[in-house]
Amino acid sequence: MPHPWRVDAREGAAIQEALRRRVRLADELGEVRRIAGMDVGFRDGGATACAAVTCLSWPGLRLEESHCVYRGVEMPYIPGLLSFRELPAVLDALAALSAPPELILCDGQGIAHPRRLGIAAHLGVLTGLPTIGAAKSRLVGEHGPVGRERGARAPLLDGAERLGTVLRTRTGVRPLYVSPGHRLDCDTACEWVLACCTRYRLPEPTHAADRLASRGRC
DNA sequence: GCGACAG
DNA sequence: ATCTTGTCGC
Repeated sequence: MPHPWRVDAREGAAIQEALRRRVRLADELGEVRRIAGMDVGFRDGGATACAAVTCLSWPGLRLEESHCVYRGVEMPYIPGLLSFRELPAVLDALAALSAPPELILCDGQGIAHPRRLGIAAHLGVLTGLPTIGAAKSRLVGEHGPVGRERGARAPLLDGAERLGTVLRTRTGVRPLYVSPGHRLDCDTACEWVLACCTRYRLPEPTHAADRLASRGRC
């Protein structure tokens, strides 16, 4: 069932508490042929959102399709409620794809969230598709040091609970905060992100969407 | 009350 | 996220 997108902190948290029960963290990936990436940029001083969705082949990571959708922004940015601000436009862009992807890489957290429903988990539950969260910075969780080389990692923890992995995707760059969104586990999420990071700090699908949503032509 | 806080 | 040129480094 759909839910409102314009919410205050209390209502947003209540919706997240209800949706988190639908998140599945067991590996359910079938054959992966296309991996989607998504990101949202803002224009007009934050009044308009531009959601970009890309679809790349697997293996090969060749760009096969991309879509951009503009939409008026209805929610301010509130830590913990990012998905309410960005998903409406992302869902529209995703609907424009010629076929659903087998996996979606998101710019933000998966379950590494106060209520375990970051934007990737939220998107996974709403679409039913496998999703992964790959964020550029931390929202919640603690971790030890991460080696400087590509592939080095440290578990992201909240006490004894495993939330994801802090992963160095390129030697010398700041690590990414990787966590499962829906239908896969922490280790599988980490492997897919690393496999998709061939040229940049961000996975290729996300990087391509990032370009379109910010300075690209949509 | 104070600090933290995805994009 | 966004406002913004040049600059340090591999």
